[in-house]
Amino acid sequence: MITDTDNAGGGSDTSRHFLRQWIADEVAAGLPGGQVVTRFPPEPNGWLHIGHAKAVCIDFGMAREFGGVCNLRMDDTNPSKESDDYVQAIQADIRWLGFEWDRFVYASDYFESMYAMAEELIRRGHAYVCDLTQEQWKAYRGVPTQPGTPSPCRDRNPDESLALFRRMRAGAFADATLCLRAKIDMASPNIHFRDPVLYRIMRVAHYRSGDAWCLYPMYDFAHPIEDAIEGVTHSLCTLEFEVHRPLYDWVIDRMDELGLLITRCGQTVRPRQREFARLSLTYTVMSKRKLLQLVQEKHVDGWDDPRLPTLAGLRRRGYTPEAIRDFCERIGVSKYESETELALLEYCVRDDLNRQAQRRLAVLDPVKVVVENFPDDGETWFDAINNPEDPASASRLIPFSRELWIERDDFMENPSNKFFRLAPGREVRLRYACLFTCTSVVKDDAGRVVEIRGTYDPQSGGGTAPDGRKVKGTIHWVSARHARPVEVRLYDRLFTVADPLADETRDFITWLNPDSIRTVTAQAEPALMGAVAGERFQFERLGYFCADTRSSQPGAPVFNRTVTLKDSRVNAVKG
RNA sequence: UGCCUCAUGGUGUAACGGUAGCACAGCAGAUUCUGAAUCUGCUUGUCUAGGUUCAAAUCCUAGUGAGGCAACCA
Repeated sequence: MITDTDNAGGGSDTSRHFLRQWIADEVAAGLPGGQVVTRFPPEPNGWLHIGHAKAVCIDFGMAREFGGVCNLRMDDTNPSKESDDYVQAIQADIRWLGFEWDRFVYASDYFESMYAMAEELIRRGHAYVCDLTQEQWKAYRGVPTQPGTPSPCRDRNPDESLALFRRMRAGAFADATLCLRAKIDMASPNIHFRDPVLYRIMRVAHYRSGDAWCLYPMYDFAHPIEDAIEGVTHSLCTLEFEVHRPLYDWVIDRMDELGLLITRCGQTVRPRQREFARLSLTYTVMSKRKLLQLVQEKHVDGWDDPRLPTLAGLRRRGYTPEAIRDFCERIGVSKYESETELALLEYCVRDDLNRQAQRRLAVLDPVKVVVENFPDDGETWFDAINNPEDPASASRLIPFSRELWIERDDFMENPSNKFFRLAPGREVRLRYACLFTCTSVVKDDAGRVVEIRGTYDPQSGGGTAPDGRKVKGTIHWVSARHARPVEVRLYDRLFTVADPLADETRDFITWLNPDSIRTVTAQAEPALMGAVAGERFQFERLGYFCADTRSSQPGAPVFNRTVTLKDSRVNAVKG
C-alpha cells in the first residue's frame, strides 16, 4: 500500500465521491465483518492501461483509506483468451503503480468450490442442464420487450440434470452441446435473469489448471462466488456491470441459503457490488480489443510502445507512478460517462517531473554558433544548477567553447518585437554561461542559415551582466566540441482527433497521427551520456525526457520525450 | 421499442433543501538566467417544461439527450 500520497491531488480536500461516501457510511454504521475488503479482478488477457489504473486506485485506495485490504485476483474463467504472460505483466504494473495486495489469487483456485455449488443448485432446483443450441436459445430467450419461452429442459428432473452435469465434467459431450442454466425468470425485463448460462463446455487447456476441466463457469456465476469466498465487502466495477447486479445478488442469495457466506468477527459477510464510470481519454483508445489491434497490426511497437495508454507504455514514455496516481485522484469518480482531456494527464506528469527531474541541456534541431571573440582552442566550464525545485540536487559543470549548437528556432533573421530570442544585432543570455550578441549570419546557396556569428561579453560570466542590463531572452546551447549526438524520440498524440471512435462509419485506424513519433539526433551536453535506462530529465526549455528502457546502452542512452514543457509563446512567434 | 443508469462552465468534479466551489484548459498581468515553474486576476455552468417549498443543482412528474443490457466474453 502506498503511504505517501494521502492527499494526492495536490489540492485541498479529497473528493467525496459516491463510492467513498458509500463505504464511509457503511463503516460508520458498523460494517458486518468489521473490515473493508476489496478486490481488483483483471482478466489476464491483455495489459493494464490508464483506465485500469483508475480502477486500481479505487480498489486499493478505498481499502487503504478505510484500513482494509485489497486482493489481486486474476479473473481467469475463459482459458481461450488468457495466459500467464499477462499475469506477470499485470502484477508488475500494479507494483510499479505503488500498490501491494493482501492476497494474490486466481478465480481458477475456486473451480472446485464453484462446481460443488453448481451441483447444489441443481439439487435444489435452481439450475438445470439445457441442451438447446445457442442459435435455438436466441429464440427462447426472447427480446427485451417480450418475455422469453422456457427451455424444454427447464423442468428436467434434478437427478437427471445432475447426472448430465457430471458427464459434462467428465468430458462426455462436445463443446457447446450442453450447458448449465440457472432457473430464474424467463419473463424478466432484465435479460440476465432469463435463465443465464452458469457453465459452458470448452475443451481448451487452461494456462493454470491445464486440462483438468472442460467445463468453465461464466463470469456472472463465478464473480460473486469469488467475492464471497474472499469475504469481499465492496465489489467495485465499471458501469456495464450494473445490469448484472441483480444476478450477482441472486448468486449471493443462493450462497447465503447454502450457508456458504463466510463469517468474520462472528458476522456474515455479504459482498455488494457498485459501479462507476470507466475512464475515457482524448486522443487515444482504451479498449483492450483496440489496443490489441494496434499491437497486432504493428501500428505501434508492442504493448509497451510509449505512444500507448498502457501502463507499460506510459512508464516507458517517462510517466511516474506518482503522476498517474495524482491523475486518478483528480479525475474523480462518478457514474457519468465522461471524456477526460489528455491535458490533465500531461499536467500531472509535468507537475511531478518539475519537482523530481534534473535539468540538462540538449539541442534537438541544431544550428552552429561561432563566438568570434572566444579563443579557438579555449574552453570554460560553467556551473549549472541541477534542479531549482530541489535544493539538495546540487549542480554540475558544463563546458563552453568557441563553437556551439543552439536550437534553430531560437534564431530568427527578421523577428517581430515579440520574439525575444536571438536575431542579428540582438543580445541573449546563453543559459548558465554568458551574454551573446549576434553580429552576422552565414547562409548556404539555398539561403538557409548555416552559421550564426557573434561575440560574447567576457564580463557576463555565469550569465549576469556586470552593469545589470536586462536581457529578455535566455536560450539553451551545447558546446559543439563537447556535445554528444544522441537519439531522441519525439512522441506526440497517437490520434489526430480527440475521439477516434466518434465516427462509426470510419475505421479508427485512419485517424492515427502519422507524426506520433519523430526521431531526431540531438546534440547533448556530456553529462547526459551517463543517463541510466529509465532515468528522467528535463531538457531545459524543451520538455521532459526519459532514457528508454529498451534501446539505451550504457554510455549511449536513447531518449523518449514524455511531454513538452508548457509553451505560452504565441503561434506567430514560434520558429 | 422493454429494463437499468446518467445529465453542473470548453473539460473533469464538488455542493446531501439555504451564497453554485475546486482543478485542468483558455485569457490577462506580476515575476523570472527555462516564453517553464511560481503568484494575481478574469471569462464561461445547474439539459427542457411543469410541480412541491419561504427557499430546488438537490425532492416529484413529464420530456429531451447520452450510455448500458439482448455471448455458452469479462
